[in-house]
Amino acid sequence: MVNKHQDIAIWWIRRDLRLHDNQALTVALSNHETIMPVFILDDQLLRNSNPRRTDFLIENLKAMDKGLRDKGSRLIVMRGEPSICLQKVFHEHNVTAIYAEADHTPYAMVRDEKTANQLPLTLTAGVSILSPNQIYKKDGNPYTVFTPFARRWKEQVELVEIFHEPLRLPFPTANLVSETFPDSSSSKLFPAGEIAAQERLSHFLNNCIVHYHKERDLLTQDGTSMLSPYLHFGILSIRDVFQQAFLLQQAKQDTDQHAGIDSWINELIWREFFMMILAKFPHVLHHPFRLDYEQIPWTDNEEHFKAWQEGRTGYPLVDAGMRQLQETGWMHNRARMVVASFLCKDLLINWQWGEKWFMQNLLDADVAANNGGWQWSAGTGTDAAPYFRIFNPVSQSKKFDAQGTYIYRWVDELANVPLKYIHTPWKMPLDIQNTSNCRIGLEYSKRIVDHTQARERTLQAYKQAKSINND
DNA sequence: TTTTGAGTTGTTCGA
DNA sequence: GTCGAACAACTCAAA
Repeated sequence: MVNKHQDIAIWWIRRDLRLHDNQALTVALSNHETIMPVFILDDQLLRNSNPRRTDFLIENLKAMDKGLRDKGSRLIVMRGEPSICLQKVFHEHNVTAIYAEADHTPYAMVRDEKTANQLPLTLTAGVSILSPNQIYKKDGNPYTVFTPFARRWKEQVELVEIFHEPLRLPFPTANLVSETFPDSSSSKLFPAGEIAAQERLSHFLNNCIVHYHKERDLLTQDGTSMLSPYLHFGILSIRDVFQQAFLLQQAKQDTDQHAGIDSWINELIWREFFMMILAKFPHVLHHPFRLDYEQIPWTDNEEHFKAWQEGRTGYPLVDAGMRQLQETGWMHNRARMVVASFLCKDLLINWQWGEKWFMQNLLDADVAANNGGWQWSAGTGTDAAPYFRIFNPVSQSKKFDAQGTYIYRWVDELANVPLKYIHTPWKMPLDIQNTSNCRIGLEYSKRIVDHTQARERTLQAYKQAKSINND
């Protein structure tokens, strides 16, 4: 038994809002008698958040406080600049160490380095399954292509011990003041707390994951895990989640069922890949990964952008996706690709506008994954889609929402439009427009661009950008 | 150093 | 309606 210090360690909670499999907490507990759980409402981060995501965060902090109280502890919430907040508690109490889960995003790196220069901060792993500093090519450089990265990742990954939540968590006797929780409202779609998150995970692993490869693209089904908000804030432990999926796969005799699990694990590796890309190539935050794509002549059309944001493009699937985002703070992955392709390739609007809108509206907004996804869609990123690969919003609609269920669900104006016209309402004869109470240009928007023409324009624009660079 | 094989998610056209 | 080829060329990763 290691001798523990009779002093206080701060467990600085950031993107690890959980007691289960929490490495920072576990390390703190193994070295110290008394733990002070601290969450800091960082104005710098909150400014870039949005009410819905902030609500989700607050609700989860409340759930966490409740969980802590069951263990004889509680959550200390502070507000302000993190290193200043930490200095304050550090010097007012007998604190000798601070533990936190490392975060490899550019903002977090600066924040933590600043803090570590002033205070004894120990960072643990946990934000990803493997560290972004763990996977390199044979020549020692980071990967920039997904497939070889994934191959290497799978070679290196191994099963590790999962840390159970502590039975009791000794809290300091000191007189500690916490901010009161700001008002917040809860999300129906994403109930707060570890228990709700674990229930969703179990449901997915028990019922959906083996079909994941076939159903994840269908807009009508709950074929996706819908875990992203929980994973972003670390309400679930990513390595626990991975290991459960991995063990499930080993247990399956029927190799038919492996395809779904494989496919989902691959998505987790994409998450790791984009975290690594952002950590190793931070210029992607403000520039294309490939700098030669800086020259694309974007249209900067504010009206088109507004129509896209509000789901008034006249393309039902695009509008359905954008309204799902507005109303719930979440969007189906297939819809994300369709609306992203539409913004970049049909409207020829800078992917960075879309990236920002997603950051401002998604509950799961994650700077690394969001940036990676947008650069992929725009064809400016690592492993970029060939520039001629332009999604057709109508064929995507027919293919992945054949019965129009998703569109009917999110676009009210189209409620009475016959299925025959649901993907292309502009083709409705006038009498049907009248009987379905959906006149194009009145109740429902006219198409703001013609896809065929827009496609040609984009092919030219990308070609031009390329030739400028080759001169 | 050179060579070789490969690269998330698509669309269109024509047989 | 279905199917296969063309769409372009380039860069990456590893041998």
